[in-house]
Amino acid sequence: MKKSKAETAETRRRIVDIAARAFRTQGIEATGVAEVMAAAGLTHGGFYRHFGSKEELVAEAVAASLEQLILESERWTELGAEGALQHALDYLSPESRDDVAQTCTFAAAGSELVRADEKTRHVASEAFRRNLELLAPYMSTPQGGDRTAAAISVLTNMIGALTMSRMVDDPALSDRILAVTRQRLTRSIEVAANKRGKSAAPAPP
Amino acid sequence: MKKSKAETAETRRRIVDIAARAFRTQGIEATGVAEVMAAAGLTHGGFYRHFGSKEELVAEAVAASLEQLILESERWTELGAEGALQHALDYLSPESRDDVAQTCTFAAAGSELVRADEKTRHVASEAFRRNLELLAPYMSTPQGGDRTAAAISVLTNMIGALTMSRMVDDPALSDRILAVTRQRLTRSIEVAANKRGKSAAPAPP
DNA sequence: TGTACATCAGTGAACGCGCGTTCACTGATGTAC
DNA sequence: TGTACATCAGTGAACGCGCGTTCACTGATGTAC
Repeated sequence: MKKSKAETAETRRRIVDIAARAFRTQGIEATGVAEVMAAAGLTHGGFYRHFGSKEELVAEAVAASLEQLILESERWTELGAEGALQHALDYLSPESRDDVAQTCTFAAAGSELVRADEKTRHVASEAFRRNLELLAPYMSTPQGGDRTAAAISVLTNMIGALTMSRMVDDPALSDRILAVTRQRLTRSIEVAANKRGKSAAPAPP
Repeated sequence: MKKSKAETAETRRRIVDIAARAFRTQGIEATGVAEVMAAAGLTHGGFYRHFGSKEELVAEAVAASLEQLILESERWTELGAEGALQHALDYLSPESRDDVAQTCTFAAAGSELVRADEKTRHVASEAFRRNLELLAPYMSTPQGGDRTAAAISVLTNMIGALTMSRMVDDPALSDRILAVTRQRLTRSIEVAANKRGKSAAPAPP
């Protein structure tokens, strides 16, 4: 039952996508190879025609997950500061909190990524750095202020807040965590256009 | 080989302590009952004389972990704003980052706690709330500002920053994440004494 | 205070189960002529 | 363009292993008299 090259590539992509979702929803450790393959409509034996090990799938799924996050960020930041702000506000919406499957792997699997293998951690690091670069130009800082530092502060806050809003069992406290963080974002992202010359902000379309 | 009540209680305490450390270091899923018992110098069979299930141990270990965190916070905040700030700065030190066994369960097991059972999540929620209460009085806010909101922002930022500083594989970026967050803390915690009447700050000893 | 007995903390073997991984096999695909 | 054959994606059974949990047993502790 050999499959065509196109089919093989498509199957591999499907496995990675399903794994990425499952890792965010159930955690990396808690998701089995057989489970992912079954969800892709395959038996588990075929897994090793596509990947050398589960760790290899983890690295690839985390990479795909985070690449998608970056693509989204890019799409929004092309719209300028308003886009960047809107994207960040969406990230911290109750809908985003409740839709673990769809959202940020840093928040959904943060403490597991800390213990992930070298390659996965490298992929995560570079994705984080890329997100910093995308966000930095829109940060509101005093003259001469360090926009990258401000972006680090905002991004780590977003990730921590989303994680805690999901952990907490009191819906009111959970909503409050998100609302407070959205408020801080609104103060941190410079929407009033071009008060200072921006170093690296792409022009709006 | 029945043991005295004192010995039994001491053994139980030892199991919980060892489990709490292991959960932070290796993760909750990745830590086995047999492993914890062996580390306590016991065989795994005896586990069920102390706990009904692994989940019960998880709830208790997370509770103990977070209770210790609160006790430490209380000890520091008794020293006033300077103490609160120092405690927070320690939390974000490179030493704290590198000593996963010793430190905050929110950061070490955050994404696993999101998926933990009802009881564990409740314990985590209450511990988070208690930490907010301890920190809020020392927050620097504009007149009439919401100190609890400020505390939410600072705490979620600390947890997110510690997690990301551990995930990232570039030591320079990791250090920078911590440094930036320490800087933000220094701005957020009101050390200059009693500029405004504080609502709930305990008097320094 | 001393004796007899029930309790129960801890042992160590065993349970079923699902994990990641391997492997002989199948048969459509891609390639060489 | 048609034929012959090597490739390899996917199947399904099997592997060893460690997981959480159970259980019959042991013997010191705590209790009742």
